[in-house]
Amino acid sequence: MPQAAATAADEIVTPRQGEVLDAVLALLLEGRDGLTMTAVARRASCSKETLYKWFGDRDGLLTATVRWQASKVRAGNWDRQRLDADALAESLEAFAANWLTVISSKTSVALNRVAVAHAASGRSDLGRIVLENGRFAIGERLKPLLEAAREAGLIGFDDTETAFRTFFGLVGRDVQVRLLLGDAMVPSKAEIAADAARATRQFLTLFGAGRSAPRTRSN
Amino acid sequence: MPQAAATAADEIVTPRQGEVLDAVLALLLEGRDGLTMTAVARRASCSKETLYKWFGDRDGLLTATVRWQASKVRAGNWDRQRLDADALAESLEAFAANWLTVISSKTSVALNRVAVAHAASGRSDLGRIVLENGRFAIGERLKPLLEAAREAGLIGFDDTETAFRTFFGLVGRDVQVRLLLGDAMVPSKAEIAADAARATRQFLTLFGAGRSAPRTRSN
DNA sequence: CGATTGGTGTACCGTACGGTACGGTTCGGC
DNA sequence: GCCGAACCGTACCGTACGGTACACCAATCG
Repeated sequence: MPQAAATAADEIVTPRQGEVLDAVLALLLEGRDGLTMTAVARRASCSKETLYKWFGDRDGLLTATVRWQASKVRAGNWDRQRLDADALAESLEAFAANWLTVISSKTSVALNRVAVAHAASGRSDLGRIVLENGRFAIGERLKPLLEAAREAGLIGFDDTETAFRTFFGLVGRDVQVRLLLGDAMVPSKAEIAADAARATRQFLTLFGAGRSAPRTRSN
Repeated sequence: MPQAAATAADEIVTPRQGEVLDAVLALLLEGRDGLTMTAVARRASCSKETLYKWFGDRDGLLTATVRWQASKVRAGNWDRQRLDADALAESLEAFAANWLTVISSKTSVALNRVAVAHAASGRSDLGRIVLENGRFAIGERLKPLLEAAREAGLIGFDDTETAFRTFFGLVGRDVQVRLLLGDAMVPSKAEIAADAARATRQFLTLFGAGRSAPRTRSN
């Protein structure tokens, strides 16, 4: 057994380990790729030996960090009761705004960059883990809403996944790629709200049943 | 003058230099981050000293490679004459299909990954260059079409940029991020064609003037 | 033919970083 | 008060890689 450390899914993170992972996050969004094991150890006031004991190796530490961050941002479920057109639009907007806020956060950008770099070098599942806790997680959380709305006759579509992906595209557009590539286009709270509203309007225009939302023009 | 090599925008690439840059590309989409200066030199059958003489340093080589690749894929301008609804849809579909083909190519993915990793470590403009030759370049090439279509009364919008970004979102959706993160979801030619058609339909539904395209359902 | 230029191949240097070893300290249990 | 476990700090090792120096070769030009 080389290292059966914190790479499994069932591990529990002790408070002290949480501190270490927070140090990784801090170091990470400090940018400048100063993310060396030595730097982490110093920042977290722990020894490298402990790092290796707890997390196995550098990849293990990164993986644990991604999971740690993911465990902190579970958010954005919807109400469940009384789903009318207004409640649907509201929920969609909330989802969109939440998603935009997450992907434009420095933490998300930094973590995604690490995962992308990791995916480039082939080994390990960091990319998959980020995907599962990001893109796919929000998909799974949004789909019930979409399907409930379809049950309620508010929107129409054949394939939930396809509908979701359209919504995803309308919300995110070019934001994530631009941020990953270093474009400093972090949207303000107001812009996020406006974009969430626009994306929702457009989505309802495309998929709305019955009285279609007023044809949206431009933004 | 430390190195006035191939980092400027006005440099011309000699055939031999092109061979070297092709070697970089080959090595790049071979993945496994084997992209070391020594590997490039060996692959291109040239000396490291020549590499440094021509491209300054590793970043210069990468930058030149990105530009080199960009210079090879300029594509997808539109017809210009007789713009009716059908021609517009056709042009939009062509743009979309071309764009999807590009971003799902192994080369694009590899190059974008390098640029993202680069953007993470702060220094240098690799990310900006990729952005300019990708996302922004296609924007500038599509906008004239959108505006001509507006002149012709075929579609309506206030802000060209916003309209383009919506189209961009409808076309790309989650594809690029998923590919960057290692998701093996490379679309087939048929899927690309279908997605381009869908995105175009949806875009025209949202922005089309006059006889709106038939309300699209699902894909 | 000799000299200059521009390139190849290889050996080399410095350093940064992942990973390990180890001495010293704190702390809980007996 | 002693023992062992856990952990900190630091020194250390090996290696990979960016960058440089140098010996050698081929071609071009006078």
